[in-house]
Amino acid sequence: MNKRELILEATLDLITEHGFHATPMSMISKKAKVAAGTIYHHFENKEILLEALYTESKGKMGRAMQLATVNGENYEADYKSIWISLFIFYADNSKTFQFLEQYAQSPFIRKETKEEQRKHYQPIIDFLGQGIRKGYLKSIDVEILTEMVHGTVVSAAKIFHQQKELSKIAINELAQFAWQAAKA
Amino acid sequence: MNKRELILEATLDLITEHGFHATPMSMISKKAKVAAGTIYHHFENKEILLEALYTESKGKMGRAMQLATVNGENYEADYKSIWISLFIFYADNSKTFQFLEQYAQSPFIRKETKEEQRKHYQPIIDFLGQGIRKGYLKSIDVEILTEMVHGTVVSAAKIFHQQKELSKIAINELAQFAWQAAKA
Amino acid sequence: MNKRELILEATLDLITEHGFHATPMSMISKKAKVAAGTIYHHFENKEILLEALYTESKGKMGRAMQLATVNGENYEADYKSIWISLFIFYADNSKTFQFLEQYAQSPFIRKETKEEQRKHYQPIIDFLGQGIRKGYLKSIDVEILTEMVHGTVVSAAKIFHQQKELSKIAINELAQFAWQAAKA
Amino acid sequence: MNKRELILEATLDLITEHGFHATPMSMISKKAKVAAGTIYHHFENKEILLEALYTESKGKMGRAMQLATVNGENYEADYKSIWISLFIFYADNSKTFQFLEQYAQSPFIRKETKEEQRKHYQPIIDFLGQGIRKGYLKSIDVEILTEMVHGTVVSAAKIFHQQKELSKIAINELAQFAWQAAKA
DNA sequence: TATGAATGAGGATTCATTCAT
DNA sequence: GATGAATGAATCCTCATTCAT
Repeated sequence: MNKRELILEATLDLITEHGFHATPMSMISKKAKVAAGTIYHHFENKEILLEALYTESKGKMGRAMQLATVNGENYEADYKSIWISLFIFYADNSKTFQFLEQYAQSPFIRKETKEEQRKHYQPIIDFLGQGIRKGYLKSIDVEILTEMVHGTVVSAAKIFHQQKELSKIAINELAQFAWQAAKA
Repeated sequence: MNKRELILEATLDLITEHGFHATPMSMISKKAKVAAGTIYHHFENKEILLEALYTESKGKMGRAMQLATVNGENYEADYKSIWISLFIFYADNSKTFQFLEQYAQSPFIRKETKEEQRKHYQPIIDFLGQGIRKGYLKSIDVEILTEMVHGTVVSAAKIFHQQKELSKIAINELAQFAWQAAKA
Repeated sequence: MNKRELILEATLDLITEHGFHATPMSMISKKAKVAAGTIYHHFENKEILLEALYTESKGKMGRAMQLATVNGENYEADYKSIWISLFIFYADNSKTFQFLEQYAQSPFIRKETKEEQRKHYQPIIDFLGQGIRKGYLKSIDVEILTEMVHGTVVSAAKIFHQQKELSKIAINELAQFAWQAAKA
Repeated sequence: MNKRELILEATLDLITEHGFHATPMSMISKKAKVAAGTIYHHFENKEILLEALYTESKGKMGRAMQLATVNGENYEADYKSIWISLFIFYADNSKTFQFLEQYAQSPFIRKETKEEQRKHYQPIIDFLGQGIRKGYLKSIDVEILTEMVHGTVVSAAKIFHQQKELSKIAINELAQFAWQAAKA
C-alpha cells in the first residue's frame, strides 16, 4: 500500500471519529506512519486532502451502485436491487458513509467539487426518470424524487449502524418501504 | 433579550455557517456583542455551549410537533398533519435544522444528552405505535419506522432549503410519499 | 469571625496549597464564602491582600517568641527556650510557616514590607548580641549568627512537617544541635 | 548551544526573577530566542519544563559536591570540605540556588521527581552515617542530621546572596558552625 | 458594606505549514 | 520523495477588577 493510500485511510478513520477540525495533520501523519511533511508531498494542504477523500468516497459509492443487477424486465425488482446495493455499500463501509453524510453538506467542501461528484447519481436519476415516464413512479420532479429515495437509504443505513444488526427480512421491508413511497 | 439568549443565537448562526471548530469563541462573543469572558459565565466551555444549543433546539422541535392538529378521527390525516408540522418547523428554522442535522450524530454531543432529548420523539413513537397496532401502518419495529419516517421529513427539508421554494402541492406530494411509504 | 478574617484565613489555606498565582481571587471568595467584590472592600487588590497576610503572619510569629521563658539566669537554657518557642510556633502553624518560607524571599512582597517586619526579630538579635558580648556565643556578626540560628529552626520545622512526628527527645536534640553550633 | 539548553537557561533566569506563574511561556520563548511552539517540542508543557529544570539543577548540585576533596584521613576536614563545596556551588550559582530553594517544596514538582532526585544526597547521607557510626557525629537519625546540616549550608548561601560578600574567614567560621553543630 | 455579573487583556497550548537535510 | 524540527498565528480559557444594585 503506497503512502497516498495510507494517508487517505488514516484521514478517513480519524475524521469520522473526531471530525475534520479536531483531526490535526500531525495525528494523521502519526496514524499513517508517515512524516508530517510527507502528507504535503501528496496533498497540497489539508483542504485538498479532504476533497481528495471526498472524491474517492463518492467514486466508491458510484461503483457500488453499478453492481446492482438491473435487467430491465421488472422495474420494481430493479428499483429494489439498486436500493439494496447502495444500502449494502453504506452498511459495509461505515466510515465512508459517515464521512459522506457529515461532510456532504458541510462548508468544508467546495460547491464545485460537490457538483462534479453528482455525476455518480446520474444513472439513478436516469433510472428514476424512466420509471416516472413509464408510469411506474409518482410524477414528482426527478431530482426531488431522487433525493427522497436516497434519503430512505440513508435512514436505513443510519439505523443499521446504530443497531449493528438488521435481518435480511428487515432490509427487504425497508426496500419495500422505499418502493411503496415512490411508486405511482 | 438576556445575554444567554444572545450567545445561543449567535452560536447557532455561526456554527451552521462555519462549523463547530471553525467558529472561535471570539467570533461568537463579537456577534453576540458580549465580552469573551461572559460566555463562560453562562456556559462552562465551548462543548457545553454546544450541548445547550442542542437541548434548546430539540425542545423547540418538540414544541413545534405538538402544534399539529391531531383529532384522532382520521389516522392518515393526523399522520400527514404531524409530518407537515415537523416539515414546516424545519423549513422555517433553517439554521436549527442544519444544526440538528450536522450535530445530531457528531461526537461533540454526549450520548446521555442525545438520549435525554429523545423524549421529544416519544409522542410520535406512540402515535406510530398506535398506527401499527391498529393495522394502519406496516408492522415494522416502531423505532425503525419512526427513524424512516423522520428521514422523509429531513429529506424534504433538505430539498426545501436547497431550492428555497416548494409549492404547497409539492409539500402535499411529499407528505403523500411519506404516507404511502409507511402505510400497511 | 468577621469577613476580613475569613478572607485572610482562606487566602492562607489556598496560597500554601496552590501558590500565590495559582490562587484566583474567585477561589478565595468561594472558600471564604464571600462575594468577589467583598474582598476588594477589605483589600485594595491581590498584592495588598498578600502583604496583609504576611504582616499578620510575622506578627503572630513575633508574639509566639515572646512566650519563651527567659529568666536571664542561665543563658543556654534561655537560648534553647527561645529556639523551642519558635520551633513550636512553626510546628503548630504549618500553613503560616509554609507561607512565610515560600513568600519571604519571593518577589511578591515589597522590600519595605519585609524590612518593616524585621522588627519581630529584634528581641532575638538583641539576645544573641548579648550572648556574643558576654562570651557565650561565637563572635560572628550578629545578623549572620541570627540568620544561621533561625535557619536551624526552619530546618527542624521542615523535618517536623515532613515526618508529622518528632519526639520531645528529638526536639531537644535539635535544640542542642543549635546550641552547640552557636556557642563559643 | 541547542534549543533545549537555551530554553532551560531562559526559564531559570526568568523563573527566579518572577516566579513560575508570573513567567509566561511567551517570555521564555522571547528570552531564549525561540518560537513559542518550539518549547513544546522539547517539553510537553510548562510543568514538565519546570520539572526538567529541577532535575538538571539537582544533577549539577550533585556533581558539585563530588568535587570535594575527601581523603578519609581526617573526618572533620572531609566534613568541612564537603560543606564548603556545596556552599561554593550555591554561592556561584545564585539562580540555581534560588530556584531549588523556591521550588524544592512547592506543589509544582511531583513527589516522584523529588524522590528520584534524592539520589544526589546519597553520598552525603552515607558520609554522615559513617560519621555517626564512628562516633564523630551526634547519634541523631541520619536523615534528620543530613537535613539539618544541609540547612546550615542553605542559610549560609542566603546570607552570601544577601550581602554579596563573605570573606574566606567568614566562610570558614560558618563551616565551623556547621561542624560544631553536628559533632558528637 | 455586600453582591456577583460582566469585562477584556493576557496566558497556555495547538497545529497547519515550511524547509534544511 | 521522505523526514521531522521549527515556526508563530490563532484559539480556548482564566482571572483581577469594576460597578450597578
